[in-house]
Amino acid sequence: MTLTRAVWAQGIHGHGAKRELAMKTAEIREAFLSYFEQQGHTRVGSSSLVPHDDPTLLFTNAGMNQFKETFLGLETRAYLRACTSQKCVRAGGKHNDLENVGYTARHHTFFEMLGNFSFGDYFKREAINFAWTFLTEVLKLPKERLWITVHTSDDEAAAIWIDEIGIDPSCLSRLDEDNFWQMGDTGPCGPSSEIFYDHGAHVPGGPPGSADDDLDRYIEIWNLVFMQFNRDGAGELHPLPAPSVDTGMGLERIAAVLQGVHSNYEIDLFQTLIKATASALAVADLEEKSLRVIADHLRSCAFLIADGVMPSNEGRGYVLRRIIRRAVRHGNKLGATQPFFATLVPVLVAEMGAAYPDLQASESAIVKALRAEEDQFARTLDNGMAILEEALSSLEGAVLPGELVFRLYDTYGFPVDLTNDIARERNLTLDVEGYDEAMAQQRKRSQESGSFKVDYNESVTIPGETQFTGYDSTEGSGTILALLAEGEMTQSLAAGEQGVVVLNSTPFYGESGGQVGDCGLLQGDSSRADVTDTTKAQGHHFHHVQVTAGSLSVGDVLTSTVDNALRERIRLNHSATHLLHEALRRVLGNHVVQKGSLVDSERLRFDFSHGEAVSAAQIEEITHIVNEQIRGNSATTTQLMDMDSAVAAGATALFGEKYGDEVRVLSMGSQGFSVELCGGTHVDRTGDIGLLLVTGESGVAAGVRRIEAITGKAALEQSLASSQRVVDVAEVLKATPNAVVEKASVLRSEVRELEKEVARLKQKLATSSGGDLTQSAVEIGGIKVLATQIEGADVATLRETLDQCKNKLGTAVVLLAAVEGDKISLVAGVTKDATDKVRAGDAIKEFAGRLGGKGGGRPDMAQGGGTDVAALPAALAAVPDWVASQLA
RNA sequence: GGGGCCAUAGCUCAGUUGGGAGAGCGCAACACUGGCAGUGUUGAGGUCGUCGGUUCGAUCCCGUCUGGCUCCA
Repeated sequence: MTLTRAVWAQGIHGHGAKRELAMKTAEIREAFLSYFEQQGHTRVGSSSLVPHDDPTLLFTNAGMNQFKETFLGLETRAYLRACTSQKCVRAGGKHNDLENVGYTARHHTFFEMLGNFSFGDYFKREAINFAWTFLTEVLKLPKERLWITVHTSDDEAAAIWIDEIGIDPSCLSRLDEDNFWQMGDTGPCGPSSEIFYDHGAHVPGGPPGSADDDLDRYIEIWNLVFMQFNRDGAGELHPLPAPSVDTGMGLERIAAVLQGVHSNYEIDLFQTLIKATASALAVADLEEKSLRVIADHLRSCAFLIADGVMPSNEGRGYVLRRIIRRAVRHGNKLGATQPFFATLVPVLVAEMGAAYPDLQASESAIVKALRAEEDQFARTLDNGMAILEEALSSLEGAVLPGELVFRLYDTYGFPVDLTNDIARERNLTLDVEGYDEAMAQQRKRSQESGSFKVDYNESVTIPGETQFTGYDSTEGSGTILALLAEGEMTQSLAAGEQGVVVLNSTPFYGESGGQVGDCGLLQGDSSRADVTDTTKAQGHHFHHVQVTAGSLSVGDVLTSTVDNALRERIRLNHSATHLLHEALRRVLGNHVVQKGSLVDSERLRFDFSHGEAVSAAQIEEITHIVNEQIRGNSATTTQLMDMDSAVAAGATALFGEKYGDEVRVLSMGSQGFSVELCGGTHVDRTGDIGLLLVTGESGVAAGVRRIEAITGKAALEQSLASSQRVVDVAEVLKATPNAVVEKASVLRSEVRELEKEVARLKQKLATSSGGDLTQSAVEIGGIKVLATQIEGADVATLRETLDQCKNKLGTAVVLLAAVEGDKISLVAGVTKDATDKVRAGDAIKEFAGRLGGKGGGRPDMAQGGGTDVAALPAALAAVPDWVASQLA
């Protein structure tokens, strides 16, 4: 290892000194972006790790993610050339190599992807020239170390490389599948060209396309994708009118090459993190794999939290939780006894905060969230450990059952590798097969119940865009562009059928930004369809309809009418959501970020990041702030502007909303109280909302709270109804409405006093009557037998009395009964010194049976009941004889 | 979206053929001790998460809801 490292460290020019002079990771990032800016590219910020509007993608995993719609032609940008340094996360989902991270040279959960993009502007020639110039002139990589691959069909690219760049044909491979890229089974695709770096003959491995090309000598550093075809549903390729370019170069890889190191973990950025971790955990060996795991995971966790993901038990939050816990486990392996992970955050922020201001701004939130999760995990481990110890104490044999291992993991979150460590310490092994079997069943269950929501993005392609006219009007007309039935394109929909109508223009709002879609009516000359919902996909509004008369055909012109009353109520709720959001931020703090929202005609629901329950006092304050804004009755303004201006104006972007170049900025409340990007429909003046009333506050997931509220007429009615309830309560309590609380609390303490008094009296009654009752006991074979009825006693009193009787009688058998309505309660007691002859349980079974009931208990005390009140005197009279029979 | 587990005193938790609500810590009062600290005694504190069902009887069995933990997708 040491030898190999020395060889690697000789670096690209063959002498180790260069490593010291090599560009830092941050300098490479900046060099890339400024080079492409000079080539006419717009420097675009990294998009969030949480992809908006793409449910198929767990996390942003490539530079092109934020441009997907642009490549598909569904949206246009203000520029034709762009360059980015995109933060990416790969964990969970399809390519889940979480377990490899830290143990290989180039696997990461988080990485940065440098990319330059052309949207129908330049193509292969320029893309290749840019890449070559940047690598050889800006980064000064030696040309002879670079190896090129081109698709078998792509003579054009091969010719550019060989004839124009001057690549030696022997350093160029023509590959098939490795050099073809596609977004999905259909859609844009094309050949790619990759640039490899040759670490030199002293490293094992062959050039791309050879048998041992997966070894470390040739490392892919840059992938240039030439999007020139559109693949249709039948698999046919059609040339795109405006071919595009998408490239990607892993920042950590190129840094490793430039710094002359073998593993990405040896670049300056990672070394800083690793050293900080080693120092925090007092670990001397910097080669320790666990340090790499922690350094890698620190990056993904911090950036995910900065983008609003919080540890939880599902979806993205769950992936984050797993990464955090894996990091903490590795810390524990290195001997950590205290929470350490969160303490590393400042080091990361110092290293990367300049390039990612969001990270810097979220520092305290990241520390808080990581610390909380570390504490939670520690509790989980303690708990699991206790259960494991318990199971081990009664274990027979030397194998831990798979079922137990699985249950520890599944139910209590106790990591299997930890179970394994503990088992090994005690010379035990795990039943891995049984564990795998249980896990396979769990997977099967989950998959079988997966949802089957139709994803129109996958099944059909509709060109163009629907024009939305609904901000100004709730009526309009439009031509049918397409009809869908059961997810398939169709030419017509007949009366009685359900389907989807796509128009070229519509006033119907499509579900987005948490606001539900509009309902209403579509009418043709002789046709009519009810719109039950409107959704958005591919830039189009999908009207989900039930045809009620005539039939609809592609090309028909329809009159569209939105259900105005419904729309009006939705507007109130949606506008109130914006005021609520800002009020929450002012009262609870700026860490409040929208995590989801649902706005319909009945109510509004707003989910946001916040660590603890919102107190009643805080809710009151929030309600005041919102209603103050409503009473202010200021005009709502919407402005279209580009994204940069919007951010400059202080606009907050809403989660789940897709923004094009031109965004709609909504200002509401006095003096720009709330400024947000939003495409929804809103009130003209805040006063239209009338009133906002919070109806509930609850938790959705760890770190996420939910507030539900109502507005307008509904809020007023609710408010009136609760006032009326107070009046009603006051009447029942015989108090004035203003004094109900006081009255209720007085009554409650009175009830308490009375209950205590009753308990005292019962006790007294039991003591005195116990004494009286003992008079009537008869003696059978040396045992005093007492069987009697007590008026008005309950079960607790019977028991008390029973104890008193036993105390006073010495050796005794006692049976006491009380009648309430048509129900008889029985208790039986036998003093300890007689339980070997007579058992209380037997007595109860016998006499409860005679009274049409059942009962049971211990030998010295038993309870039961019956219903045959008439038979009670005879039953009690028979007790002495029964005792005699037991003694016989 | 689909499973599993949990909810008992202010806190940490015990509590099985369904039959009388407990421990430790903390709290209060009193006593001992020169002070601090401590020790001892006594006491307060519980609709056993919610609502419903089964049962003579439910903290316990069944179901609903709420909250928390956890795994899978």
